[in-house]
Amino acid sequence: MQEILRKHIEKIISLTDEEFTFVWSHFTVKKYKKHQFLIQEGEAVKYHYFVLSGLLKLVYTDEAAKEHIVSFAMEDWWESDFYAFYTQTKATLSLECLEDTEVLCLSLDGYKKLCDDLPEMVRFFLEKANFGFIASQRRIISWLTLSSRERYEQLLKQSPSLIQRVPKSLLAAYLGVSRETLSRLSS
Amino acid sequence: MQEILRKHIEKIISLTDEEFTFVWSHFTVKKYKKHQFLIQEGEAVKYHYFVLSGLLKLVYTDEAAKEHIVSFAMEDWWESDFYAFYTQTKATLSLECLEDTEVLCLSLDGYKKLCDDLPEMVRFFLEKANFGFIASQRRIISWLTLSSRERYEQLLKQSPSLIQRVPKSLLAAYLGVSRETLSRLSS
DNA sequence: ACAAACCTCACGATTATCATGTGAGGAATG
DNA sequence: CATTCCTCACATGATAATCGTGAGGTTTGT
Repeated sequence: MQEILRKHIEKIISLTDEEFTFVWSHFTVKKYKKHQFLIQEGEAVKYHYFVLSGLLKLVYTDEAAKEHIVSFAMEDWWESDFYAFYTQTKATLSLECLEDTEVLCLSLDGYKKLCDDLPEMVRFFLEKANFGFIASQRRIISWLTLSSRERYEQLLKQSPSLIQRVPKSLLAAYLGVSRETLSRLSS
Repeated sequence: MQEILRKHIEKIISLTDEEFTFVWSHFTVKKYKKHQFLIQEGEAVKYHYFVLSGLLKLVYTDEAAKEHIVSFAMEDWWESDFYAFYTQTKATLSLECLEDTEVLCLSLDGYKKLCDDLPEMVRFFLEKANFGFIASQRRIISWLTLSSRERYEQLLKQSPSLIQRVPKSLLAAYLGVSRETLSRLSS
């Protein structure tokens, strides 16, 4: 389990054993069952999560109580309600398990301490933040430039393994179409 | 919805309109979906819950990851991880929805304020606490004096409506027997 | 030592829930 | 006016959950 995190980090930066022990000490491991929530709307967001195994959905529920999927998080993915986490305000999103899931939890204090005491970790988190930022922009661009069918096809290409694990109704909520429309687009 | 709380409280104490408005201002309403958790083991317990509609189970999970049902909470029921709530420590129990559920949430500060500013509410909460305490003792007595079959029969008499809404495997976990044994006791 | 009570594992049947595809009417948009 | 998509409804199939039962084993009380 430590190995997973170390491999993940060392894709980007190098760490000595001592440095990694320090990094590891800021994380706690937690297991959740399918349907359980890591984050609930209206609650404080204490952690930034790294997925060891399992699958999560980050959900925005609108005033009509309709669920929209902001993102999915599978293994090797970082997820949280980032706005609420960094500003220490209440969550506007919820993070729910689609499968039994095991995560590493990093608190804001832990995060800051890692950045203060290990400058290499700043580079690591920067890379992750940039990755997320770029992914968001590309998603916006695809929303602006592609039809629903094209966006679905793009998703199929980019995340074939995700498609296997997620009900089509959730994929539809992620793509911003109804599940009936997605069914029709798939033909 | 206010009406439900008012009726519930006025079974025990009288409140003027002004007093009730004050009481009501300390509650917030929340809706949860089936499978969602109000309390998760290891988390802070911020609220004492009053069930407006729906059904909850209060669960203790042992070291072998086996679930035991401490209690169920249906309409007109108060529930929480009381120890964790009053001591503001981390939950050792979890509170999960068996149905879509709507609750009123009362924080510890709100609870204290109600008691400080409205002595009648002390009497109300005392009555509730006594009720819960007595129910726990009767349960202990039934554990000490009755066979499993007899405890099941007693539950059938006391909570016929609950029995309809809860899977037998959960009733078994509440009674402290296996679901196979409960099946056999039912014959 | 033995009977009773219960657990656990396994299996099979049934029921409930979930997922999915499709039809049809309607709204919004270009 | 055509196209795209939504919503509601229905039907079907797959999956998950529930439940009863058999059998072997353990624990407990007498």
